[in-house]
Amino acid sequence: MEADETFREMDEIRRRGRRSNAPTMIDVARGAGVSIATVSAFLNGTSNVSPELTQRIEAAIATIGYERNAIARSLKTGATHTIGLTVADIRNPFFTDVVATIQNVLGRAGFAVMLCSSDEDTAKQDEQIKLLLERMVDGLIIAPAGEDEVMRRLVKSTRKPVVLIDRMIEGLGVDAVLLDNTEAVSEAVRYLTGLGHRRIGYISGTPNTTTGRDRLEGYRRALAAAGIVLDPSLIRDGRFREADGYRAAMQLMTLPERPTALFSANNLMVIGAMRAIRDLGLTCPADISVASMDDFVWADIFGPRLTTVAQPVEAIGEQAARLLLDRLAGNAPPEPKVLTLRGRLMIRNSCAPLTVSQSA
Amino acid sequence: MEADETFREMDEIRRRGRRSNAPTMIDVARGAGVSIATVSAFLNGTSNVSPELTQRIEAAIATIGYERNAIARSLKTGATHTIGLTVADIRNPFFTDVVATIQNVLGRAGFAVMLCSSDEDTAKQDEQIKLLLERMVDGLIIAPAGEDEVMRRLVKSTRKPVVLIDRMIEGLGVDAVLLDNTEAVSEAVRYLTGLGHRRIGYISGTPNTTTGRDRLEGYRRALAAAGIVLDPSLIRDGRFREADGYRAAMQLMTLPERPTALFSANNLMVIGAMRAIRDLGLTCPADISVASMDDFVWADIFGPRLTTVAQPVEAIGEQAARLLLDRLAGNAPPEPKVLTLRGRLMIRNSCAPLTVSQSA
DNA sequence: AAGGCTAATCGAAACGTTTCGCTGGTGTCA
DNA sequence: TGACACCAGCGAAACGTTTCGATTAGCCTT
Repeated sequence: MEADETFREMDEIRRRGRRSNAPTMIDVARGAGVSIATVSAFLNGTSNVSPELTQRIEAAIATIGYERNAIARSLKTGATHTIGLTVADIRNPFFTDVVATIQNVLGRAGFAVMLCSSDEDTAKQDEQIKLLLERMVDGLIIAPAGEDEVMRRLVKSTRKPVVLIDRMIEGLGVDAVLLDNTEAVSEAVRYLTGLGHRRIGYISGTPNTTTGRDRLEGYRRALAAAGIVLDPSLIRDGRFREADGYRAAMQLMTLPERPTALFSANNLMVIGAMRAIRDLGLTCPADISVASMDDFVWADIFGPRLTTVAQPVEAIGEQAARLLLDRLAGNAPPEPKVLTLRGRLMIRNSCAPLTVSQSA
Repeated sequence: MEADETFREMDEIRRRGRRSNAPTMIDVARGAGVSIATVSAFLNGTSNVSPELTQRIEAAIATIGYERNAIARSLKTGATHTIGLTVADIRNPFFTDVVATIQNVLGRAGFAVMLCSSDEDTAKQDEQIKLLLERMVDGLIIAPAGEDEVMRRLVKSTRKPVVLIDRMIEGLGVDAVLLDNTEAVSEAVRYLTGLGHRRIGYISGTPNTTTGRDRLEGYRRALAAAGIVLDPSLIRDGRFREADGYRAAMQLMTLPERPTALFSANNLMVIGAMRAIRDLGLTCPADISVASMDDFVWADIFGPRLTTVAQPVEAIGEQAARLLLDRLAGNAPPEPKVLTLRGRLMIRNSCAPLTVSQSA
């Protein structure tokens, strides 16, 4: 009976839980014989604390094993020192490279990063942005999966600084760091036309993104510059994903009059395309020339050594983080800043000049 | 004068800031003419709210544009619905694959993921674990960069559930999901000895990790099984990183009596190794056979098509997330659970039988 | 010697929620 | 017609910090 009652009582105490478990500043204050205001002042260096009390507080913290509760702190200060980051696809090495440098420069500035991957799904993306905002991140870096009304509303209504990377969304009035996609693709496709190719298949990215559209525009311009009329059947949507890239390449390569070259609007799709080419029993570049946006670390080592347009991944991450940090610090002009960087064509051996047998 | 004063006043109000900016539950309550307790009850479905009030609250929320402050909520409830995740290297596709599935299953269960990359640096890792704990994550998944006292203390003193992935740390008493590394490497190296190789260079991972040690043990066992005495000069530390893998391979391949095969203890290092082989003007597998831990999506498509041991990345992520979720739900037995999964040898064409010219 | 200044310390009111226990009104049963 | 249980709704006390203004005490001026 008695034991039973004791248990119930203990349970009651735990449930009501004055404290879940961890020691608080109050415990430290008590242990050091000072007020909690003084403990806080010491912890933050907000105001001078005498050597005497400093020592006592330090001792109390050590013996109790106190650790500051960042949640309570955030509630009070309104700052979480956390920034939210959503990328369209965390398995895409382009994004992980960018993420890694963002994390480094932000980390050095004392910010943690909360990372989400929307998997190229705008619904998921909306949910994640909402979630991050709800968690009171101090700022947001977004590599959009695409645009929709929900996200526009979300971004527009928040007062937190936002910076877009990789893909632009017009009319949001926020900072962005982008690539000159049109020129990047145009240069690569001009290289292809320069090799004599005239039927160039294009595996496009999501048309719901500026990268998708701008890159396609680069393709158009390069063809126009070479005086080639655009054949719509040579353009297939690969949705920036490996599996869809495979499908797109399959369709292109089984066309009655098949292309002699293929350009992929990103790295994931070109892997799918190469898989399709292999499955078809064809070889690159003998049967088909291939080039792509986005570089790989291994592109120079494994064959066929892919010709690609490398993006300045580190610069992108670095600039995005700096832009956000500037906004956070408040020392940035009100008008949005958009940075446009340039890609670099890496010519390797996956593209061959057009041969007579091919052009026949 | 008057304007001046008004400004000062506004400033004062803002500075003291009853509210930083966003509408709170108080505003909703006022707008709907109910108490904040009722708003909270409605929002959480904690208790019944009459249709009448429900409607008024919903209307108020919509017109005000209220969004719940998760920070305040967490402070009260002691739960953040966020789990911390640190991986040794975010650029390593093995980790991103695992992270992606962890994020998916955790996301489906209503948890956000706070992701950090320690870049194979234990000091950085300690800092990040501390940071995540400070931010009151509900649980922790760690792919350790290595072990040190700080992290042991941190993990042991927290009451939050922790699960280790990829690399084990003994004596922590936490859940873990691992690979049978010794067997995985042993199988691959046996394959090499089966092809007749006797001088097999080994590019090892950080000895500070169980993966590093267990994989090396697999190498030892396979040699022993083939009756080959281990030559220590054939083992070089590549620290699980591409650049160090390059260096290790360079050293091995410039040995007076150079190996006829190379095994790399992870994916990043094998890229470095292949780069070294290329820079040396050698070709794989004619001059040197190469095999590695960890598979690549593109391994089957680009040449030489690498022979690897594939890890069940999805299963690892899935199990880790489930383990954590079980602990969080409280329906897990007290003793730690450690799951050991098996790798799968993917034989491709980067390994050739030993030729007479090589063995000479 | 009195007044004023500075520096160190503290008390207490927030921050935006959740939740416990209480109230008052309604319906049910004896 | 009471007694009772029940339900919706509410007031107010937390959660663990930060921060503002007040209170000392010591010291320097004049």
